[in-house]
Amino acid sequence: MDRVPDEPAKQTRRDQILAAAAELFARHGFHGVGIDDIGAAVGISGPALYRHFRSKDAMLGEMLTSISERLLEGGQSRVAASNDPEHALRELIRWHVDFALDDPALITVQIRNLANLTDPDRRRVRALQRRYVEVWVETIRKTSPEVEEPTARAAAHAVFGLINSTPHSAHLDRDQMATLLSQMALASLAGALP
Amino acid sequence: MDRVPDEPAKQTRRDQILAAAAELFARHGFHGVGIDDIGAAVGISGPALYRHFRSKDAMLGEMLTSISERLLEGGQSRVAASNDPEHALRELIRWHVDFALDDPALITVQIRNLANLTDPDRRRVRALQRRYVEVWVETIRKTSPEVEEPTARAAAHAVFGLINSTPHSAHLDRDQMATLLSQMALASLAGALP
DNA sequence: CCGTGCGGTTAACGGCCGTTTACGTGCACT
DNA sequence: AGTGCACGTAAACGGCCGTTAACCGCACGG
Repeated sequence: MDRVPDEPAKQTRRDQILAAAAELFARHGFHGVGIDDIGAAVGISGPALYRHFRSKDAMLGEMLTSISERLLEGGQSRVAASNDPEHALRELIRWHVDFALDDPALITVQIRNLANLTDPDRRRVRALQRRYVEVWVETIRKTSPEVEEPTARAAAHAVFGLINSTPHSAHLDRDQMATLLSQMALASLAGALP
Repeated sequence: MDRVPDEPAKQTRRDQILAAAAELFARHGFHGVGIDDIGAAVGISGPALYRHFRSKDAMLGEMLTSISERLLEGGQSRVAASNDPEHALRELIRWHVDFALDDPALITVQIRNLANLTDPDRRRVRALQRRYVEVWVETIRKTSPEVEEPTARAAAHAVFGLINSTPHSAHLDRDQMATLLSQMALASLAGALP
């Protein structure tokens, strides 16, 4: 069978494990999932995971830092590609909505399992999250310059909460959900900030 | 010292334990808190808790059912006391905002630790939550009758997410936060639903 | 006084679960 | 062909932690 040489199967196994673990962590919580459960989810069993990860904590750490990095980088690039702040804000909203709808498990894990991280991992993740929030805060303040920074920050967190609610509902199909959440997010900012 | 006879100290101990446990569960997660930690938080140590609760699971169960009951009952009574749907919706928002601001730990625990409940407890809590959501859905659909029920339900979940974001920010003082969240919640509904 | 029971203590048990160890197997590369 | 590494397995270890046991003091109604 034809193989693509520049995309080794090596990466695939790690990612497969991370994806399965994310799903399980989201559903049962970090401590509610055993190493054997994760192994079983990818067809290998138990301690075989230690060929790919140093520890269970390392799996969570890698998972959360990669989410945070993807969120931050995506947000930054959308803002950079926009001319006016209003457009940038719409793009940020769309970006976050798409992310939450496409990877609900990752969103859930990131929200619920920060406390289970190792101290250095938690510091790293929090730093990335802070920078992501700052991207939002700056954009919000450019669209409404008279709003104070703490208010903008609180508003940003509120919008995150709104968009991240997606894993708990999911009654609509993807596109309807995307436009609903985007509209609500935009309206909550436009309607509540002076 | 003068004691009030109709408010026995007996209830106080249980409630004191539940409050301390809620704080700890919110910060470290259910499994991240030991029975000894909870005891230490109220000045007694370890297994003494079993004089007041059947098990650690029972503590979480009682905590979550009582939150859900309070939320539901408060929501129902606000709606019942309102004449027009617009007023009812504003009251619902205010009620939920006040609850989230006054008991951030309880909100956090309810969101994060549903998975740690015993099966019968989880059924009970979910049933209460469903009824609470229905109160919101009905009110939303009375204010905008042309919106479909699944859309209203998704919008309600989104607003919960928005308001429940409070424990993660808290940069503003209570009153500013309350008006900000209320305005954002109202705007997200008014601005996004036809 | 005196038992009774409530609320507390410390010590021990027992299971779950992350991690380590020792061991196999097959593909890749001289 | 043979060497070695990548990847798996099964079994044993070890600690943490919820729960139980055994024991104790003190308030309080007869």
